[in-house]
Amino acid sequence: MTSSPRSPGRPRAGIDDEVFAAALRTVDELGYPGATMDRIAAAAGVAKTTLYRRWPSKGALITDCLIHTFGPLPPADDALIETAIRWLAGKISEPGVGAAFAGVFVDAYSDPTLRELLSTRFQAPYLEALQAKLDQPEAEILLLIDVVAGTMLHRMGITGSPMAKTDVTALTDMVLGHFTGGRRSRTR
Amino acid sequence: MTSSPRSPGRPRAGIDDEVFAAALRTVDELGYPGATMDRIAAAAGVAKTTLYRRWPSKGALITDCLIHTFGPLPPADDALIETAIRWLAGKISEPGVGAAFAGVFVDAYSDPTLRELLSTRFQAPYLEALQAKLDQPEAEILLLIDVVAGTMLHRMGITGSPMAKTDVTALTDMVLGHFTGGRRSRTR
DNA sequence: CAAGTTTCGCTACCGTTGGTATCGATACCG
DNA sequence: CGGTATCGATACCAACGGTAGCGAAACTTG
Repeated sequence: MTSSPRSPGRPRAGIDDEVFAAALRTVDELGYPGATMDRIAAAAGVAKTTLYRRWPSKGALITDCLIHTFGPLPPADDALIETAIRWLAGKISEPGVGAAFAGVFVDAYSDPTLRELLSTRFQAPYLEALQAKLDQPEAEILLLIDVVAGTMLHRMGITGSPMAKTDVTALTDMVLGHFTGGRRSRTR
Repeated sequence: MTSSPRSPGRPRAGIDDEVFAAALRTVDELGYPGATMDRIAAAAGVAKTTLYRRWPSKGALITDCLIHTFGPLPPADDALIETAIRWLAGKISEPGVGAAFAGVFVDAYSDPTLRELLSTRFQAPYLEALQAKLDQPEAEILLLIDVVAGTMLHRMGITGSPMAKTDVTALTDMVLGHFTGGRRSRTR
């Protein structure tokens, strides 16, 4: 009684994966503004109205897409911060991901609803995971996230392409220097 | 003969200051997407066609507005990086500036023309100024800019309000730790 | 003063986009 | 079978960035 096994009516078709893939493909080809809801729908072989039946806005769709694409933080026994930074850099480099990330971020800049979604559904899990494993106050973890994500997005916005490995290393170095009390963690 | 003292025809009215102020006011009130060219024109007491006669696009107008608002890097005899970071944090906190900054940045994400403008006219002068005073390779200066601006914009995008002083201090600490070889510059 | 030239404000207009409404058809439950 | 909810399709709307064309205004030059 706690959960009805199924509700009446036609069941929803399992199209989420297809839609997410189509969204990333379209964003990669045409950029975030060019990735129209019409075009995403067409690329996914789905009607636009179906998209709006499931996601309240384009931003919400892309946010869901990002959540699905990024998935959980990879496990790291030892060098958590290094691992997380390189993981994020790798994800952002995947086709469409960086542009989608930046685009939804910009949308959220002036849409409180979307900002809430982005903060609660996308960022919060990573915040909690980091907080659980890193013995640091919340403010420091939030700064860590701002620095890492902000830097990569800024770089991609200015240059149009993701960060080079060298710079990712430098960024890692800089962050680690702060979080390990000024000592370098190791020369790798 | 090198320069004609004045060309024939009706001279352009000196409305730039008024337009920039109106743009920031409007962005502050309604956000970047809400700051329509119609509304900016109305707020400045100017026709929309006049705006398009001077700036080729909304992004170009806002970019010019930012250049005008930020002005040159403040002089700093000693603690250049600290001064620059706090100066940037202060500017971004001014009403409308942060949102305008982020908005034009997002536009540039998918508009190569605007990206070029932003990179050449807005970022380049600061890059050169920093490079002249800081004995660092260009890649490091670029990273510095990405980290500082990216972090502040990311924070503002997620929370909706500019960075608190405490966090600016922490960010400064982190950046300085990297640029002074791991040593803190001083306890302030 | 009269041309000539450029900018002004104004209105009207266009294409695109996010998002909505409505429809018959379809797929499930009881 | 009836009820219900989703599907695709079409049509539609308001808003926005940007453009075209106009007569009026403000200059420079003759």
